[in-house]
Amino acid sequence: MKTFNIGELSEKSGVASHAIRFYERENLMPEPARTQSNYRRYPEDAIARLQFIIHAKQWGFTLDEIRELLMLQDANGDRAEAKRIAKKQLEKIRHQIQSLSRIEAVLSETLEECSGEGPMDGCPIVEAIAQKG
Amino acid sequence: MKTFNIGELSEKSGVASHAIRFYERENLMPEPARTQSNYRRYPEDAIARLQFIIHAKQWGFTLDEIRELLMLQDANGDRAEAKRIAKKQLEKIRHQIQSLSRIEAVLSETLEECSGEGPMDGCPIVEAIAQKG
DNA sequence: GTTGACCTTAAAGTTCACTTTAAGGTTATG
DNA sequence: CATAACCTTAAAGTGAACTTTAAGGTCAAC
Repeated sequence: MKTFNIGELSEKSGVASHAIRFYERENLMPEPARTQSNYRRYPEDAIARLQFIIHAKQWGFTLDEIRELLMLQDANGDRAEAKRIAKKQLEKIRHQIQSLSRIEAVLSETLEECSGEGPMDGCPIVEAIAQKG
Repeated sequence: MKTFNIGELSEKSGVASHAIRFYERENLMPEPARTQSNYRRYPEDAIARLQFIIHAKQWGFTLDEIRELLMLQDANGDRAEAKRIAKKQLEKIRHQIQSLSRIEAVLSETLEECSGEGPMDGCPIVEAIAQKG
């Protein structure tokens, strides 16, 4: 079975060595085996675990939430828990989309109103921020 | 003309006194007049300026961007500049909506696939994070 | 005349997710 | 055998946008 130094793992996973050590301190990565000279030695599945972390981050999960998901996996815990976490995340994302969409609508409307010429005094953009909030 | 202490301004604007002093340090709020005892004394339009800041923040502008907008207003600068800043912000928001929508689609699909019952092993949510990224 | 609610400053703390620095020890290459 | 490229730790720094703390001075009410 192949094993890796932290630098090799970093290259294969796309996560900086320092970040890997950080994840270890934060209990997202398990403490790996050590060589005689105290170097960390990782098994192949450490790559998948780091990629899981990367992907979950891209999905907007915080490290706290990712840790929860990983701990569930490690303990082969209850699927209901994972669903609860993911559901909460989906709601968070939908909420964000809604408020961004509202802002998008008002902002694009305002931009159309503003000729982009003349002095700031009376500028529709500034007035929109001041009034419509 | 009415003037206010920082506490009164805080109440009227909904911005904490400490945050108001912070905005002063950060050049978002001008240095106000002082009483004999060195208390800050604000004119009425300080309320509107703070509300402008609050609203711009809700629209996703950073304090740096808000400072730029306020400086343009103070200098009665060029409307084209304000439009440029707002345009950049609109693009940022549209970009955010797009990537959140992509995540929303995959995450809601995944949630439908997951019964929410049984052990973590083989859970569609975990697999989706691990694979689809 | 003292209590309590205000105000002042500078500096340090918060959260998140790392990155950077300092001060070393180890291993691979020429 | 030197030197470069790895590895180790602990601690401090980053950035955004504040908040909290420390150590006071001031003002209104009873």
